[in-house]
Amino acid sequence: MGRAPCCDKANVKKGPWSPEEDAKLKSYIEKHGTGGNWIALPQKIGLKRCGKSCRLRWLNYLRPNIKHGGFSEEEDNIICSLYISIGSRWSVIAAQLPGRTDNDIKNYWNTRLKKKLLGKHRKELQARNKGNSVVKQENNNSSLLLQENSAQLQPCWPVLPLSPYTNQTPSFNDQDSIRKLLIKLGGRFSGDYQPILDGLNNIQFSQQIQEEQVHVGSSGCMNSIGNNNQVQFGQSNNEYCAELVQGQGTFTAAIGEMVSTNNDYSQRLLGGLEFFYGEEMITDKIVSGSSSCEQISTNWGETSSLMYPPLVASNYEGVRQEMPRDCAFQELSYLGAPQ
DNA sequence: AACTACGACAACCGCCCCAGA
DNA sequence: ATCTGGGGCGGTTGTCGTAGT
Repeated sequence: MGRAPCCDKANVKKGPWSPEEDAKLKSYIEKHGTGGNWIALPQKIGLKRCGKSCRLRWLNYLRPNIKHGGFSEEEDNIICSLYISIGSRWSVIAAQLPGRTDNDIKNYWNTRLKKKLLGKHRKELQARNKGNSVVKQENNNSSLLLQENSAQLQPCWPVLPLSPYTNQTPSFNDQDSIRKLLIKLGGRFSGDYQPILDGLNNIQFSQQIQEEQVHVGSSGCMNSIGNNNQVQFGQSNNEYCAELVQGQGTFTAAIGEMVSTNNDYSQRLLGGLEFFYGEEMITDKIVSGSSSCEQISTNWGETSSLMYPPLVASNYEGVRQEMPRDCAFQELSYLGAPQ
């Protein structure tokens, strides 16, 4: 039994808003506010619209001080670094960019930024492919070899383009918004969020900025996902998956279960990776029913000499949404909070 | 000129969270 | 403690304009 719809779908207008509707909504809200009830609002104004639709229209289009289009290079960088850090939490990202809406940023990412970075990343991937062919061969031959080699392998993160003209740190300086951000991300922590804040800033704005590129995650603030179940990103994927299968600890066990038993979870864990790995590869894995960790590991292994699975961004998001709240502290450790 | 493909953006859908009853 | 319903969010779809053939 599903829940009752928020409005009478049959008597509600859909599709693009007319200028008249915009004017009605705008003038009413400017005079009276929303009244704290979006559902009742359209009836008051005499609009045949769903309350949620009114809310969306107001927030994304009619609200004052909304900027549309014309994203700057700096905004690009902020969006990219936050996406890598926290995944597709558009509202959180939007909160860091005054005048931008989550919908706007989401569209911008999906239509432009993703492709822009993908193109850049693929070029670099090809370049690395040549340089790492020897190691790759070893990985294919033996998982043992892979484990031995993995200690020497440096994790290779997607290289984000950084604006060469600026050394300016993006605005993680608003203490209140940071606090809110962190509460949203993890829930449980005291006022001592400075280490996390440092971690967030360090993700991108380490000394590597001088090199005009950043290997996100290599700053060390996100190199673990659990207390005694640390998974260093320097580990090989086989090690990583082996640990998941062993399930030593609730957090890794939960992830292991997600990966090994549920295609939907697998999909979410892998979701977003197509951006880094190439859509074909990810799609193949999922469609071919390779729900076992082992098989995913094998496929990852094919590229593991080039990249380790970035268990950040959308991966993290997928896990976060499914794990119990008791794991919140582990989330924070994931973000670099003190153990 | 007509058609197609693609990109950009607006809007919808469905789920989850959470405050209040 | 449980239920209900509104708000918020992210993913997806729809629509329109434009470039290419």
